[in-house]
Amino acid sequence: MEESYEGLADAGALTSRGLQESFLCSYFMEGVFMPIHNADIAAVLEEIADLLEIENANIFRVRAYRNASHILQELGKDVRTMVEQADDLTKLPGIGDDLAHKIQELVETGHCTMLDKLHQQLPATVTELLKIPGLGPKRVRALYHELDIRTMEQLQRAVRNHRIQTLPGFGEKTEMRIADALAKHAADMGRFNLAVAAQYAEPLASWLRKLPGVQQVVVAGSYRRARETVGDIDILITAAPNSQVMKRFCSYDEIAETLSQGPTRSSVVLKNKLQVDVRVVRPESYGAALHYFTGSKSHNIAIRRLGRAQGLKINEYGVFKAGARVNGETEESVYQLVGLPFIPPELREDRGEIEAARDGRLPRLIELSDLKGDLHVHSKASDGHDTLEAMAQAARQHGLEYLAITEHSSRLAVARGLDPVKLAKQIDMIDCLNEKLPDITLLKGIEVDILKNGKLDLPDWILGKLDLVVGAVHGSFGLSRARQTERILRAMDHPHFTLLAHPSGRLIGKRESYDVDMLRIIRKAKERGCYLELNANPKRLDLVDIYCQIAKDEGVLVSIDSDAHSVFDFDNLRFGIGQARRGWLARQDVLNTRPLEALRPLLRRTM
DNA sequence: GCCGTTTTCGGCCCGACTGTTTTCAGTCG
Repeated sequence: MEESYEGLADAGALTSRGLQESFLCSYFMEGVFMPIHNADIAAVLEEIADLLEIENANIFRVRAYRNASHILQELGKDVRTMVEQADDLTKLPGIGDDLAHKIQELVETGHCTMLDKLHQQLPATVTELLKIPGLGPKRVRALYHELDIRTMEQLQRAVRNHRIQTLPGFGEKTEMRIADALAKHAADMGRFNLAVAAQYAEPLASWLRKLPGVQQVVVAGSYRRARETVGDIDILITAAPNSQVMKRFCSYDEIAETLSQGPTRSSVVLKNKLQVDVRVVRPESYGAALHYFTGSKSHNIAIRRLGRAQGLKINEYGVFKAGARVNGETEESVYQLVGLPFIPPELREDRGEIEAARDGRLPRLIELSDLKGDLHVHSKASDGHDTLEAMAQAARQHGLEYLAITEHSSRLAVARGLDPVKLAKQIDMIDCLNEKLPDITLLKGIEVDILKNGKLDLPDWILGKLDLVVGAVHGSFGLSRARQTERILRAMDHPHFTLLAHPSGRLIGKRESYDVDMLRIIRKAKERGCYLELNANPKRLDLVDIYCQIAKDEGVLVSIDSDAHSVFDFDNLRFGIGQARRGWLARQDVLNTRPLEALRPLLRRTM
């Protein structure tokens, strides 16, 4: 499992950009209050932790900063608002007087005195060097103090001149490794979309299952937690001792490079640049190892801490008391020993799941089989690839009872969007099909463009003939937060508006979310009796997890839709379910788990 | 720097692999 504290990428509007210089400068522009997001503060705390670690500070002090950074990233509340309301920040776990003051300073001034002081000792750029695998704080410190290396470019030059291997503690191999890592860093080995990773992980797992001596094979790590992107693939294998499984694994045809290889643990890079870590344990350690290898890191730390308080030591081999193994054969046994019920992998982010488990508040998470319909699909009539009838049959094969046909509207010309006349024709077609198809009901819908001014791209007379109206933003992504939010709120005020599709507009790894106040949108949905979509397309997975959780808390139903453009796209629903589970959603929190007769009244606006 | 069913001081999650060592530090997961 990748070990950097995660969550930024999942945080939607809490974008992953750090606290950039330009942002700091513009924080207090004349008369304009620039927002500071939790992610920005978290980035500062993370940088302080990096710098302190390079300066060889007490590791627990470093950990306190990292921990606080993590807390802010995962916090469902806006810290800026908390400061403005004079809330007591020390009530947050891991935040004491000192960190509370630093956070307050950041919110109020956009600066952190301590970070400024650290920058006088160490240039900000050295923390970049930590991103090179093989370079940790100690080596970065040596590189800076001994060779005055502070940037990637300087590191590159030192490698070329073979100056690295002259340093004590460094050798020829280390230098070569750094050279290698630098080349890869330049090639930008990013994270893999979950759906892409699945295409490599699942065949590899199947191949491993056929090896002699292998008993169980599970893809663990962030993949098992259904994160929208994964940095690597973690595979747990149980096998009898002395089986040659690791040796055999390293002969897998797709491996481009072996990073490390031991009897119980190996890391390789596949030809597509995806890193795979494999761990082999004995069957009696299966549960403890699976728990350990599923992560997240912060969840594991919290669980070990709980165990420790009860005199237990938890590692990947089992749960131990006074040196004697107590259990660990199943994940359930690990949780049981620390006094908790089983926590589903998707919740294991140290985001309140442990407290919820302790208090018996864990939701019974939604499953794929709970879905009764899909409220957002396309056919050949706009930019889909298959006929209405083919889409209906495919939906039926996926166990769905109803399917809303929601073509694009005319504004989206590139997608051959429908004008009122064409839409009227499709409405008639759907009526005919519904008489013909016995096992599934087609609903009449549209994915109508929300125009820049918040109006909908089709006239009311035609919208009024539909079962549901799915609104979506497909352009003018660059509006200010205020204007973008107003645009969407206005659309939701429309009496025919039912459902907001892909609410943040992001494309994972390709396009950031547009800047929008999602909390206001969620509250508007509650007020107006409409819904938010969780788009199951693995490139979108939008609504993101923390906003699913907030929608649930605010009492707004989420609709998990495939946005299918072909009969194959219904398979994507499983990714939507993964994200929904990460967002704590249960069956009752999801609109399209309702059978058709229960759904229909919910689609009719009463306000 | 944080925190308290052992505690306001003394702890703080745990182990594998590599390279440069000659018993272990550094890094990573």
